[in-house]
Amino acid sequence: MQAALELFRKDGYEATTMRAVAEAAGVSLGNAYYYFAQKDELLAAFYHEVHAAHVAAALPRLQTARGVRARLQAVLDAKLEVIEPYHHFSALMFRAAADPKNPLNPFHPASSDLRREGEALFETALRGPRIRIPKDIAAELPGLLWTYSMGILLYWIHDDSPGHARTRTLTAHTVDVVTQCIALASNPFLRPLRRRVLAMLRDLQPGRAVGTP
Amino acid sequence: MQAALELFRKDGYEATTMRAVAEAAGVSLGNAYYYFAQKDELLAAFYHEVHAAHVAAALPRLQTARGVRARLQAVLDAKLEVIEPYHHFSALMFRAAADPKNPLNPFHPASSDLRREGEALFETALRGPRIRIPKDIAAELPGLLWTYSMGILLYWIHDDSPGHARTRTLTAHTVDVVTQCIALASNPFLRPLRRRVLAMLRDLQPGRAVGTP
DNA sequence: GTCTATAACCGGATAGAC
DNA sequence: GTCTATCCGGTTATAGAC
Repeated sequence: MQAALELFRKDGYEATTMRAVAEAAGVSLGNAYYYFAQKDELLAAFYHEVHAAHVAAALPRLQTARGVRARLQAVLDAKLEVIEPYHHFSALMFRAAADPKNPLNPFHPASSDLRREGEALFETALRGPRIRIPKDIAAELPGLLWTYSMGILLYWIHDDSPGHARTRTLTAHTVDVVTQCIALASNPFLRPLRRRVLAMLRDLQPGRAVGTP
Repeated sequence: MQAALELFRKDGYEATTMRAVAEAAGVSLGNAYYYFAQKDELLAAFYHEVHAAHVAAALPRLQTARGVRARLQAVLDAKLEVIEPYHHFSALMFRAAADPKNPLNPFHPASSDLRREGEALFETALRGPRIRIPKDIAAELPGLLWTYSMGILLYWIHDDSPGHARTRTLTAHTVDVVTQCIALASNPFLRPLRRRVLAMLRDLQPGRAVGTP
């Protein structure tokens, strides 16, 4: 796994062959497959490493950041900085991840722990002095924000502007929009809209049987 | 290409080998590669076929549907019905499509004509008797709705609920939400939010250089 | 039963002769 | 333009060592 991560970093995912990983690790090809049934499983280790780095980068910033806007920005900035060195091969990583049957897919049940940890980070971001989140959306918000961050990531993967400036533009703008939306959420004027959205989230709850009124 | 489309439909994308396509078409493997440098290029033909079927299914419904909500629903329903038979292999299709460097990616420049046609369909949907779209968002809306429809598609691909009921739930709910948002867009109360979103869309315009204030 | 290795298989892609 | 022969790399079958 160590050998694989190194090669991934150096040559990218597709360019790294299982044969090369096996050789670098000093085992035979067959033996490598004994421990990792698929190349993807080596990639999964990478996922976890990146997530750990993200948390490590985000928490100190959350110590000082005040207010929803700044704290969301902190979490997203941390993510983008952590993954920056891997842009050249994240695309390939994501190609695998786009397959619903692939456990690496962030929406796949096998990745649910990673997703939960991601949501937990947003929950932390939303918990701060002087921050008040309306009760009815508080439970849904971390999950929504995590999904939102996946959207940012998707944009980043496709972003070939210098220094990924477009993604930073997108992030700055959308963080602002999201913050305003949270602030507006409890406004009585928007009550019908909010109820609609909450009803939708309720109807689409993971465990819920479909078709129930 | 004819042979490939038939095999795709019958066996799915991954299960269809270039060798099988070549044989069905009565040419050698090498010859097949002479005409289609990559398997993906055969898939591109499928894309276009599906889009044509979508337009053909949507236009008659738009003849009778009145109001933003009904017309959006009509376009999305048509799409979901057209692609329904291909759910089992759309996943694999999407895996390829998720790679930014792959021309099949809907956000890739090579697919821009397909995207434009998709946006045109939403433009048609928004043009109807008694429908008034605020000027400032009218230009942006078709593009946003197309992106929204891609999101629905992404959900559908991951949706293994019976009959894809969850996707239909999601569609019904979000169409409602989108319709409400359009109606609210011109409300002076939401002016700051709307201006933010429009500024974002301006800053992220495809051709625009990044970093410009 | 746990682990390791060698020798295939399979299918996408390419080289080069004709 | 068309073919055959081959490469290449993910994956599997299988045989045996400890």
